[in-house]
Amino acid sequence: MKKILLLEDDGALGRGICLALDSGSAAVTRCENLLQGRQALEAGDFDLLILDVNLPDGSGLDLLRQIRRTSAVPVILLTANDMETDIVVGLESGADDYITKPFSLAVLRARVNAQLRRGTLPQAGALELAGFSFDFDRMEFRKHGVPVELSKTEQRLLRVLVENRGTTLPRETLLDRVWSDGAEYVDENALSVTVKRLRDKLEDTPSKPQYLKTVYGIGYTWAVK
Amino acid sequence: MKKILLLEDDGALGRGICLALDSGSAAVTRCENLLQGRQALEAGDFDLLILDVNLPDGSGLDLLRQIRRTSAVPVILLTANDMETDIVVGLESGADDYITKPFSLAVLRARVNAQLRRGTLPQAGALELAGFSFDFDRMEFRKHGVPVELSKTEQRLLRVLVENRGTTLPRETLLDRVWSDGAEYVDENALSVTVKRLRDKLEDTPSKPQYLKTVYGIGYTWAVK
DNA sequence: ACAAGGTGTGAAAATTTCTTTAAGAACCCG
DNA sequence: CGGGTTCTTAAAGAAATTTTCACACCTTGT
Repeated sequence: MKKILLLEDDGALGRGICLALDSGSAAVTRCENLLQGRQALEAGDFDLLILDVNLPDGSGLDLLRQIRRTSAVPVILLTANDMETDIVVGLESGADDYITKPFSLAVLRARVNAQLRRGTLPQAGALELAGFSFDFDRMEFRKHGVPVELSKTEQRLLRVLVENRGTTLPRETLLDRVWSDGAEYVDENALSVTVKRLRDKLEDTPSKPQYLKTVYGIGYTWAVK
Repeated sequence: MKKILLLEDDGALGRGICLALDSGSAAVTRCENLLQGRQALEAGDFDLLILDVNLPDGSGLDLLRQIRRTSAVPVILLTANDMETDIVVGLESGADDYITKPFSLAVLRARVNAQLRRGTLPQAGALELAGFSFDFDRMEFRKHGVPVELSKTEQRLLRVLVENRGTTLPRETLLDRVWSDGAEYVDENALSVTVKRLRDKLEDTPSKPQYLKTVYGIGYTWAVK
């Protein structure tokens, strides 16, 4: 479920966009000015921003530049200006796409999907990492060519870790992503235990892990070699 | 140096695009049909594809779908069709952007840059300072390229110091910001000790700090070099 | 119904980090 | 130069977090 933030002051257009995008796979949050937008950004973690350039309390470009200082979240600009220089300035301010009004909702939806798809594709096929071979489609995992049996939970955890290898994933994030199914409370220790089981199966010396490392006070990371 | 592959059969347009994009930061390889394109793709590793939909020996869309089975390389479609359905089909086939002819070369360049930027941005959160690289999002810290492990408190202190580098922060301010969680009293010396630990990890000669300097009677500062 | 493996729970042990203490060094100012 | 203040440093104890283990529950297939 992707989270989209829409900043659009025009009521009818805003509602139309919400309707066009809100679906089973995406949830749209709508704000009508920069102030609301900033608050929403601080509160939630969005997968995509759709930003009208002309807002009642300022320019969306300012917000864009501010965001780009700290985040790489995809941003689509929305505006009545189809002046060439406006487009260039918008894109160079850090936008990923630029749509000029009027536009068809079908095109908007397609461009939104294109941005959301970004970066999710490369997980096709087997993943070869120093000494390991992970194939999440076939559920086949090897360590130095030797097959290793992993349970479902272990696979989900390994997948999240490996797909984000090199970055530290907070315990909370891992609990969210790996135990996403039920809204039930899950003991935090379930994570620790699953980590241990993975280490026992994958690490040479489970008590001195080389790959699945713990980041004290934060979470875990899969170290890139 | 980014590598761009251009598939465009129109001679004049192709040359124009090459001129517009070929620069110090990007190298353009040009092909005039699908066959050449496939060969170029197998031979080289490209950072971006610009694909004309109408090519003499077939549709660029077919090539796009084929590429998308194994690769997430950014693709910009180029075409004379500005029919809404064409755009939607193109994007849903896996394109990241879609430009209809005629277009300005400045806009093309801006959209190309927007696509190339993606993937290089994620490390934009990193702060590069003389000899150091601090990435507070990924919690990755380097000294002359060598990773340094920092604890949570050390990270918080470093962040406050570095974000305000050049200015002297009173001890009281640092205690407030770094130990903001509990309203409890914290021994002032906790700060001194954390400073020492940071120095031990970051300074070349911890007893003679070059960066994390003491401002006697006031507090500490991160010296800009 | 039984066996086998997967999963979550709770509690103790181990580890890492933080705070406090205290002694000595460095600094500022008269 | 001397005295009071402020900072540095080491080490011990406290606190927080993670590891590890044993066991119970559940599902699945036999």
